[in-house]
Amino acid sequence: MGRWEPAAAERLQHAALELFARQGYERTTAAEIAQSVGLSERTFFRHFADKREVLFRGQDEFEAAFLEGLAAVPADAPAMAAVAAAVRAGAAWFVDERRDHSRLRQVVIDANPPLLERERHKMAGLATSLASALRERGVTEPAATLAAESGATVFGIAFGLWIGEGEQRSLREIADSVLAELAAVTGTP
Amino acid sequence: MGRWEPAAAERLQHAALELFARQGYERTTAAEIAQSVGLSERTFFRHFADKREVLFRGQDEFEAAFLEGLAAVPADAPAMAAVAAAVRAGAAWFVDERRDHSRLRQVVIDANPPLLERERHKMAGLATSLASALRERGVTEPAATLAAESGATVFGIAFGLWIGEGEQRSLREIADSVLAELAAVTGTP
DNA sequence: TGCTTGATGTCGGTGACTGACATCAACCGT
DNA sequence: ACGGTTGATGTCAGTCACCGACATCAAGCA
Repeated sequence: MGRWEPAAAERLQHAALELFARQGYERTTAAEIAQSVGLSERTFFRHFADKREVLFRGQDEFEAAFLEGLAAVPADAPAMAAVAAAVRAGAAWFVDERRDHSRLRQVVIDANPPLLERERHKMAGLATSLASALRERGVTEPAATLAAESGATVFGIAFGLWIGEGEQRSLREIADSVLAELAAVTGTP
Repeated sequence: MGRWEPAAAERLQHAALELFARQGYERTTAAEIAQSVGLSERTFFRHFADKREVLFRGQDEFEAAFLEGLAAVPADAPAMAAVAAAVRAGAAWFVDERRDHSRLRQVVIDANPPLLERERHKMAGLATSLASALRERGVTEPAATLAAESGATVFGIAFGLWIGEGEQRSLREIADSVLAELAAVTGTP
């Protein structure tokens, strides 16, 4: 095929996760990751804006699932119902085959503050996208942001449970139960 | 008094905000900030763990206001009522005299992705603290995290409105109205 | 056959951050 | 008053994240 091994970004991502898990995030240099797959440090930074980003490749894909889930809801549905559909669509993206990989990834992220910070940033970005999509559907502020942020929170909690040891339910099922709890908790002013 | 000018961290913070506002975050080096107040770059990093942190000094104070607000609520109050009290206490910390400073600070933060990322991280930390305090009050998961994150979201929205041009209400008043809207938006599953 | 393209390598530089060690005024006990 | 201690600071040298500029070269296309 090509002149180079294909899927450079993907190879870098896998190598990075393994190195981070084995010897720690701080003690792994970008140059080391790159060389472990036969590339130069400079090429690493052509694929990823910074060192943390290497663990967040594919995020857009899953954010797209969220937004498609939202788009599939009738335009006159209440904001929170639309968000719930988006959350369910996002949850469906994480099929059970991804669970082990997600677990390892989360262990690494949780152990490294810079990676945690980036993850929260991504979640916040997802909420921002959701809010923007809601506004295009005619939802006004601050309802759009409230609903969107709540959706992101619900997803985050459900994801954490899904990753947990011994959890058998699918992410989709867990998300549904957390959504129900949200209404119970915040519903009474 | 002392051998050195006092309040080094505070002087650094003010100088940093001014330099960031005037010439941009990226084009301002830590050494430049330090020298502008007669200190060395090394000393800058003794006061702040990293360059971004210089704009977030005092965060703990305001987080403490949140937690004190929560502690003042009777232990048998519903989770969301306790969170509402915490949000109001946090909001009360931002008296009107802080508004102009907050505005300038926010302009700088909003213009620089690394600062935005740090700010979200701080908000997430606040939510985590709140959730932890709720758990100590006997609130179970996932209700504790849902309530805490909702509180942080409400505060963030209210703060944004308070900063907005022409806004006359106090942060406290705005927070109350956003809290009411939260119940309306998320209350129906 | 020769031109263009795109992913990569090489090189040099800037700036964030750190560890080790030195400094020296203020303070404290005697 | 004196000597030891303390704590905020300076200096220096080093590592590593990240970037701009330029070179390379196989694949594809005219």
